Amino acid sequence: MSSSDDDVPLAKRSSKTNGPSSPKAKAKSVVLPTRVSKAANAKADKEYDEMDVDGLGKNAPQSTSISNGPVKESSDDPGRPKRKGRKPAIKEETDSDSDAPLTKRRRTTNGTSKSASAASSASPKASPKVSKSVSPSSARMPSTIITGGTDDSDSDVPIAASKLSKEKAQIMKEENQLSRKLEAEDKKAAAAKKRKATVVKKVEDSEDSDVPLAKGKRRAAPAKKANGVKKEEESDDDTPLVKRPRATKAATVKKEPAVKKETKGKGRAKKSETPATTNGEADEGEEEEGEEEYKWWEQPETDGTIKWTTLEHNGVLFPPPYEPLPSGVKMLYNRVPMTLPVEAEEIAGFFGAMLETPHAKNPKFVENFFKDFQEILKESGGARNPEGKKVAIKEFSKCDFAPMFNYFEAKKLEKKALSTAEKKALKQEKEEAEKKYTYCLLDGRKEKVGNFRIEPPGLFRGRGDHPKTGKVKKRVLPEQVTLNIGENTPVPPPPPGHQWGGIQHDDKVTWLATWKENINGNIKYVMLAANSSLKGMSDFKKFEKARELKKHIGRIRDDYTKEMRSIVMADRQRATAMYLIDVLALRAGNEKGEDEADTVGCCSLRFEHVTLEPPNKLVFDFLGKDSIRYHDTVEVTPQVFKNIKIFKKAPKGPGDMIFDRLNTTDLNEHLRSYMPGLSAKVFRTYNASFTMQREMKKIPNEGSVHDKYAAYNEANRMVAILCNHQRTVSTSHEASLQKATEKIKALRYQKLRLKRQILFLDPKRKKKDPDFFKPDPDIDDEDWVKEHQKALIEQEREKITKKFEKENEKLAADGDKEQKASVLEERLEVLKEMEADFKKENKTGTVEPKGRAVTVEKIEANLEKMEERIRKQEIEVKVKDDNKTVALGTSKINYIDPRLTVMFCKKYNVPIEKLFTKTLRDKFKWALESADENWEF
DNA sequence: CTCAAAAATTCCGAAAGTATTCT
DNA sequence: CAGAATACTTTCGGAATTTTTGA
Repeated sequence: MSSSDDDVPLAKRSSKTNGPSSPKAKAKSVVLPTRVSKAANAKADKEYDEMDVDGLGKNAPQSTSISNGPVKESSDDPGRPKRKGRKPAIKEETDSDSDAPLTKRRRTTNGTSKSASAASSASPKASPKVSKSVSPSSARMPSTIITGGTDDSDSDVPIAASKLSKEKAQIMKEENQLSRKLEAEDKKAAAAKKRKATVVKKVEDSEDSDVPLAKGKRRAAPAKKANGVKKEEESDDDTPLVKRPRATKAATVKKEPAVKKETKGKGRAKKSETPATTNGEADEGEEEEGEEEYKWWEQPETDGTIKWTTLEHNGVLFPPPYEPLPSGVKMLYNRVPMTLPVEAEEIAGFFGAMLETPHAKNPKFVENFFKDFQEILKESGGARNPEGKKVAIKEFSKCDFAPMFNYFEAKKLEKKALSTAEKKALKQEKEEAEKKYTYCLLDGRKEKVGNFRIEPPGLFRGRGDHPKTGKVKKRVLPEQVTLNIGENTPVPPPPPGHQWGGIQHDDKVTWLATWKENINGNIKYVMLAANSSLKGMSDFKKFEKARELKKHIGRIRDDYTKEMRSIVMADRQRATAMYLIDVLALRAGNEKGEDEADTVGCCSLRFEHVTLEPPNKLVFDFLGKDSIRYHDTVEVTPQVFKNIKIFKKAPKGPGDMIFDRLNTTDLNEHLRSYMPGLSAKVFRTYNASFTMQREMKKIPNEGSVHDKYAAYNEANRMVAILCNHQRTVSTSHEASLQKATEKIKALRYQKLRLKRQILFLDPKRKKKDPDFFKPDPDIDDEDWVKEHQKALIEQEREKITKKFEKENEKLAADGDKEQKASVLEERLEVLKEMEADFKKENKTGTVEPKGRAVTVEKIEANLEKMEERIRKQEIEVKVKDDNKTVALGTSKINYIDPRLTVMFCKKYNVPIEKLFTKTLRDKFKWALESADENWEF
C-alpha cells in the first residue's frame, strides 16, 4: 500500500480551450493483427508491450482529426471533414468492395481480440486482414524495448514529476488514506451494522464526520439541537430548514414563503405568494394543502426491484391533430403555389416553421427532410398546381416555404397580442385538459407524472453531426403505445376510434407508457416527475453508491496504478482507462453505431483524439456527449503517458481505437468486482461531489450572504468544469459584457469626480496624499473621458427632451395646449452649464461640489460606497465572463449530492432558496431533511 | 409607483448517453 | 458471447417565467 504513495494518480489540467483545433491529418487507417487465441493473445500482448515506445514521441503523427472549429459542430459548416475524413481513409485501404462494412473496420481489433471463433468465422467486417501499410512517419522508428513488469520503472520515461501538482497529489493521497481508513472501519462496524432495522432517530456521533455508517445514517437526526452547536441559527429558529420528522403535516406548510421574504430583502412585498395561480386547484408545490406527505426516506429501506404494488393513471396525452393551413397558405414550387395533401402539407409546414433556424441551412438536415418529404408526397398523391395538375417536386431549391413561415409567424404574433386575461384563460383551459394526466396514483399516493405528453411529430433535431437529422419524426398513434398499469385497475380509455398497443402490469419498472420512435428505433417512456418518490429514491441511492465508493477508491487507485504496468495489454488498457475516468471524469464511452453522430467517451477514444505532448502531457480533443467538445491539455503520470504512447503505437493510426482491448462491459464488470453496483459513471458522481465538498471546505464562514452565494457558485463551477458541462455563449453576451464594462468605467469616472470634489475643497490634499489622487489607469485616457462627458450630456439631453415630449403628449391628450419649443430650449440650458463645468473640470482637475454643506468627510463616505459598487460590478462582470461557456446547472441537478448544499446552507446560514430553485428543492426534498450542518459526503 | 422592455433565471422537451438484461 | 432490447440518467438549447432596469 505504502508503495503507492508515490504514484498517486494525478493530473493537472491546463488550458481548456474552445478554439478551433488543427486541421485534420490525412487519415491513414491501419488494421491491427487479429488475435487468435488466448495464449496467442497473451503472447501478442507481450510483444506489443515490448514494442518501441520512445521512438514514437518525435515521429508519430500527432494531428487530431477533430479539426473544425467551434465547440459545437455547427451543422451548416460544409467543409467538416470529421466523419467524412474517416470513411475515405478506410476506404482507401479496404480496396475490397465499397461502402458496406467500411467504418466498422476501425474497431476490428477490438471485436476480434475477444474470441477466437468469432474471429475466424466472423463477418467480413472483422476480416483478419493485416495491413502492412504503416504510416510513413512511424515506419522507421528506432526500437527501444520495454519489458514487462519489474524494470518497467518510471525512470525510463522522461518525467517531470516535480512539476506535477503537489497540491493535487496531496489531496489524493489524503483521500486514499481516508478511503483505506474507512474500509477498515467498515469491516469493524460490519457486525454492528446488522441491527439496522428499527428507525430510532439516533442523535449519535455528530462530532465525527467520517463515520463509516452505511445505511442507517440517512434517517439520522435532522437538526437536533442536542449538542447546541448552532447558536445563531437558534435565533431565527422559526424557519428551521429542516422539518421535524414527527410532524407529518402541520409543520410542513407556511414556512417557505416566510424564508423567501426574508431572503429577498428589498424586492419582497411585491408579489411574494400571490402568483400561485389561485385557481384553487392543486396549487402545486407548497406541500399539498393538508394532504399528508409521504416521506419515503423515513421508511425502512427496500430492495428496490419492486417499484410499486398498485399503480393507477390516466394514460397519456396525445398532441392535437394536425390542422390544415388556410387555403391561401401554400408552399411555392417554381414560384407556383402548390396544393399538397394534408400529410405532406404537415411535413412541409414543419420545415416552414424552422426556416429561420440554423437547421434549415444544414445540408444534411435539408437532404434528409427533403427525401422524407418527397416520399410522403408520393404516397399521398403528390402536389398539384392551381390548375389541378400534378407537379413533381424534384428540387429542394425550387421550394419556397416562406408563405408557411410567414403564416406561422403571424400566428405567433397574434397569440402574443392577446390580452393578459385572454392568455390566462387559454392557459387555464390547457391546464384543465392536462390535469388528469399530471398525476398518477402509486401505491395509493398521488405522484406527479413527468412527460405525460406523447412527443409531437416534427423534424428530428439530432445534435451535432447526426446522420439522421432532419428526418420526419412521425406522429405516434395509440396503437403504438403500451401502457403499464396496476392489475385490477381500470385501463384508461384510448382516444376514440383507437386501441392501445398493449397493456402490461410490470411492477419492476417505473414507466407508465412506452412507444418506439421511428427515427432511431429508440424506446421512449412516460415516467414520473423528478420530485416523485421513485425518482427521489433512485437519486438517493445513486449518491449513496457514490459515497460507498469512498471506501474503495483507495484500493481501486492502488490497483489501477499497479495494473498500468501489467504485461497483459487488456489489463493495462483497462487500468489506464480507469485512470482517465477517475481523474478526468470522462464518460465510459459505449460503442456507437454508424447512424449516429460520431462522438466518443473514454473506451471509444480513437487515435486522433489524444495527442502526446512530451514529457508528460496529453492533449485531448474529441466530441463527447451531445457533440460537446472536450479539449484539454492534461498533465498525467509518466506511466499513463507511456501507456497512451504504447496504445497509439503503429501500426495504429487515425481511426483506430486507443483502447482496442477494452469495452465498457469489461470495464464495468471489473469495477463491479470492487463493489456491488460500481460502474464507470459512479466515478463521475463521486468525483463531482467530492470536489464540491473539497471546494466548500475552503470557503470561509464570513461575509454577506451574497458573498457566500458567490463562493458556492465558484465551487459549483469547479465541478462543472471537471465534468465539462458547457453551454453556448448567447449571442447577446458580448454586448451585455461590453455594456457592463462601460458601466464600470462610468462608475470609475464618478469616483474620479468625487476625488476632484475633495480637491476642490481641500487643494492641499494632493500633496499630502499623492497616492490617493493617482490617476485611475482604467480611465486614464483623456479621449475617453471627453467622450464620456459628451455622452453624459447627450443622455441628459435625451432625458429632458423625452420628458418634455411626454408632457406634451399628455397635454394634448387632455385637450390642453402643448408647451412651446422655447420651454424645451430653456430647459436644455442646463446642458450648457454641464458642458462648462466639464470644461472647467478638465482644466483645473477639480470639481465644485453641488449642494450645500458638503464636507470632505461626506465625500469620502460617498467615495467608499462608490468603490464598493465598483468592486461588486467588477466581480459580477468577471463571473459573467468566466461562466459564459460553463453550465452550472447540470452538475447541480445530477452530480453534486444535494445534502452538501443543504449542509452548506445550514452551516453558512444561507437560505436554501438562494441555491436551489423551487423545482430543485422539490426534487431534493429528501435531502433537505436528512443533512445537517455537519453532514459529509 | 407603474409599465414595458430587456435581461436573467428557471423550467421543459427530447436527444443522447450509460448500464444491464435478454436472445 | 455479440448484438439487440430495455430502462433509466444526463444533457443541452430554447421556451416560459421572473426579475431587473429604466423610463
